[in-house]
Amino acid sequence: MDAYNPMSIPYSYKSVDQASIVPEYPDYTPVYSSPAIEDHGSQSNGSSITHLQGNNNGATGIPQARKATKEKVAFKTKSQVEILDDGFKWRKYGKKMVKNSPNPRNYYRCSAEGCSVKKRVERDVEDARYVITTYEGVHNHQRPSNF
DNA sequence: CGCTTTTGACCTGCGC
DNA sequence: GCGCAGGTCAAAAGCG
Repeated sequence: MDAYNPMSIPYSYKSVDQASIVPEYPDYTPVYSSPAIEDHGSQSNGSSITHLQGNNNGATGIPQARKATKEKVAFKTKSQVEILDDGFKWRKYGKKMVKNSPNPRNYYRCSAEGCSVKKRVERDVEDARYVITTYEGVHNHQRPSNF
């Protein structure tokens, strides 16, 4: 996963529609946090951010924020490869097939010790050319690769 | 040699 | 109480 640099990716990496959002930074702008989905009724197709599992556990309505200790951010990147390298070293620790999507969901974890940051990568159900990356937690160490 | 990846099974939560 | 879905860990194999 070091055969290429994010800058060398022929696809639109972080410079997607939400070029202002940078997932590899701890101070990024959380668009999707906890069950409390922040949805702007003003715009629906304007943002490329997609609400993951829009109706997975639906019913019962979203329960009250359950200890929003972790920062959860979802990004929709226009890329054909879900192995986007953001500068950190990720170790895949699981794959799962979600019912809402015909595509599997990959679970990555920061290989850095002490860094419990988790990354969830899933392909868009409607647009296979888009990849939804969800970052959970914040890195507490310097990234091995310069950016 | 070290580390990462891969598939399956297991566990937990809650939904009905 | 059981089932479903999602999430995580584990052991083994492959590759650099």
